[in-house]
Amino acid sequence: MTSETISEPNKRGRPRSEEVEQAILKATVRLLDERGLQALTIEDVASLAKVGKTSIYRRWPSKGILALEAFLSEFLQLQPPIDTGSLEGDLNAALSAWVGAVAGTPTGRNLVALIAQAQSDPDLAIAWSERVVMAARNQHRSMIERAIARNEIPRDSDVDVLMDMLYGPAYHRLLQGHLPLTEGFAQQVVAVVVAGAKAGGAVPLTIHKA
Amino acid sequence: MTSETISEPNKRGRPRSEEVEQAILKATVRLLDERGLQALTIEDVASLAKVGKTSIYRRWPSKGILALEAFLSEFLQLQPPIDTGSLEGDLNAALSAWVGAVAGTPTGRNLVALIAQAQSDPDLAIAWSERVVMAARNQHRSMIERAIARNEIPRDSDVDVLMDMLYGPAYHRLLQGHLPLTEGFAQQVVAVVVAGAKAGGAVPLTIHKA
Amino acid sequence: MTSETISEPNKRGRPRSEEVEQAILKATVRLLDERGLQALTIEDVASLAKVGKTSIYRRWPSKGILALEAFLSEFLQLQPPIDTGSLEGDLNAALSAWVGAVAGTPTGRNLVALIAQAQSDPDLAIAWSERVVMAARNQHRSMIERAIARNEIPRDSDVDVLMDMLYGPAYHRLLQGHLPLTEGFAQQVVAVVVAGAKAGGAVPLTIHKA
Amino acid sequence: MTSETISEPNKRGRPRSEEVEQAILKATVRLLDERGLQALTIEDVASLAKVGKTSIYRRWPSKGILALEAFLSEFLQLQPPIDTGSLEGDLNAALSAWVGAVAGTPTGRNLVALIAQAQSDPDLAIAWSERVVMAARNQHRSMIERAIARNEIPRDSDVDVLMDMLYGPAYHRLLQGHLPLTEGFAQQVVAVVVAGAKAGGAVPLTIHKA
DNA sequence: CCCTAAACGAGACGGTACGTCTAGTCTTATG
DNA sequence: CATAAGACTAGACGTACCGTCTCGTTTAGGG
Repeated sequence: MTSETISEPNKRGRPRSEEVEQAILKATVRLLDERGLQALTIEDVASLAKVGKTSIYRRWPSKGILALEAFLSEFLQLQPPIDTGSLEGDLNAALSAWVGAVAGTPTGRNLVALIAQAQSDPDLAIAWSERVVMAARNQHRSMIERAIARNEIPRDSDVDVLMDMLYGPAYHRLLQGHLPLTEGFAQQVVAVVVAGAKAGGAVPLTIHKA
Repeated sequence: MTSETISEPNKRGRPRSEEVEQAILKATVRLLDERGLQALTIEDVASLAKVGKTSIYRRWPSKGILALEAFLSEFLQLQPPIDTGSLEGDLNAALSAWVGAVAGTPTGRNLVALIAQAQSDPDLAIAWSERVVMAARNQHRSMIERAIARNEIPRDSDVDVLMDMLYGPAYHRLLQGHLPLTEGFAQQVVAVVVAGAKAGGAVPLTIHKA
Repeated sequence: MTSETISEPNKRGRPRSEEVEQAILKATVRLLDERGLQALTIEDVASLAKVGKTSIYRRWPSKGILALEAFLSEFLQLQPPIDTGSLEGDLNAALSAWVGAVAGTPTGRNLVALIAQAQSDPDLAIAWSERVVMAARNQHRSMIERAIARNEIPRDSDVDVLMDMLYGPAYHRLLQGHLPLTEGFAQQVVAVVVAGAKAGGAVPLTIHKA
Repeated sequence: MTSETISEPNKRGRPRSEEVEQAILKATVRLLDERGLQALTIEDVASLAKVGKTSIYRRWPSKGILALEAFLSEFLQLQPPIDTGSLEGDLNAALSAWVGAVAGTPTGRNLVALIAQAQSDPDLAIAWSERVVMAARNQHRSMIERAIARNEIPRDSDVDVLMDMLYGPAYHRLLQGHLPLTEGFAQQVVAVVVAGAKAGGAVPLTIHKA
């Protein structure tokens, strides 16, 4: 996400200050980790960053989008590219990394808060989908496609379903908090999914039932 | 949930009016379905229900808890008890009923909004956990335990993991909205989980690995 | 009284709008005259002036202080400077002008209400004292001092006592309402005071008794 | 003032409790002296007196009337009947007693608050006028009439004006608080009034000017 | 000795206004 | 033109009391 979220930059006039931008993001990250998204106010960010509110609104249309960018600056570097050579190995590595990044951390709290916020902020929902959900799915998709290429699972397995079955349960525990989100849980989920996929459970229904 | 959400009832003084209670819940349900939780205000509820704000605060400590109760009055009757005789049949029926109740409906929107709200409202989080999550899990648990009793799946399958694998993916699609939440999807999820469970994927790791 | 009743003005940022200030005062005067101080609410003022409540609180710390300023904008122009050449003439003119301004008028009602309000609002009490009581006394004091200079009354007359004896009875009738407050009454009061003063009644006790 | 301020007592049914009445008055006096009329709430009185709000409203129609009765239970015994034999002696004694009762005392604060409250409470205004103003005036009137009978002052002096000139200045200092209300001040006022009256200043204008 | 009716404590009720907070926009002077 | 500051309108928040209204309970006569 570049700075010019709202409108094209203009060549004329005073250029936007990179320092202002960084000060805002830094203040946002700090407030986000200290108090959470819900308690974050644009006024507090402006005041902590020693910046006018206008300078924030000029760059980000809403608190959610701003928080998303601040969140990503922390989150992305925690999700390394993975290729272990086996489906179960890849999935275990990916899901474990994710669990490690979010279970019991401010990052995890922010992730949850952003999903929550996106439910009532359509712009954030779109940005979230494009910049987080899609990015992650592309990574996971290639793991599964490699597994298909290796004939580990049936050629016509429904990749989307498999991906949702990997991350769905993990998000579920993160959001509902009813049971702890551990690496052990992640490995169990992977085990069930891999077993189910190898047994052909993810083959599309129309074909499967035929 | 009785009226005395905040403190226990007192024999003395004028009793709380059941009509007032119903009027508030009715108004809340209506506003929730029309405008959603985010746009719901206590003042609007009071005004629509022709009730003083105090009569609401006397009963419910926050907008979230009020909305939860209103939500449950709609939601609960959409989740029938189920016993089809087979694990796959039970799970398909339960998950399909859930999908039918929430996919593309105001009820679904409210459910999502409540999960979102619970992320920043500890009281609501507790109430949500007790009144929704636990209630659902008890129902699902008995299905899986019947399956174990019928020897459909291994005796030592991790019931909690299996439940999270059923509802996790469905919640995931509902919350992230990246792909449609359909009955077909529900059946695929069930197929993978049942296949994985029968293959022993849900057996606890310590034992499984041994 | 400048706009910056609460804190000193700041050079930076958007300056306070003079139009807003006038709109608030105008609305306050109108509501004060229509309904009285007791029935005046900040919310009504804001709504009539088409102004946010904050814009009122930013300028005036309480309803009483706001009402005082609105009152003064009406009242001050009704109290002309006076110099007739004789003590009785001056006092008659001054007291008659006061009686004319307050007897049976909204201004009088507001004056009474402000005195009432000041009894339970220390800030208003101070402002009232400084901006009304002291201002009036300074005017009256000079009349009496001129009379002393003309040798109309004894040099050592207690000016404070004489002033309280002029306005005290008038305020008394205005506040207690037991008898009408007329110009005739004002002239009688002046007659007694002038007669008493000339007879030496206002000379301080210690000297008087000696 | 009897208990039945609002409506006739009824022979049938449970009689009103004298203890309740006293408990309410006692609580009112205490709260009045501790916090003042402005901060007095019916709810606090009820709670302190361990009495239902209804039991208060059954007896007194408003906070002002209740406070008036509580006030009088303290005040009346501080205003003794007076007859010294001379006008100046009578007036000095009466005014000094009044000053002693109200200057710097809770009683004085309550008296001021009641006058203030009466400005926006017509019922209280009437009761105040009848039970305080008139009672005092009747006492003072007889002093002046005795002085006329003794030929101390002119037969046709305006008694009402003289009375307002005695108490007006004293009320003035009590209410405006601009200068201390002392016995010395009271004596100066009396001196001026007596001197003015003897000089014929209080004779009605129409006759006086003729 | 019951019966009836009012008083009683408690506290719920519909309202109103409070003073605070935050949102997102607008308006200055300055760079 | 961007910037920092801060004023602007708007409107919800949760609280405090108001004066009224139920409750179940108590306390007296009158029959």
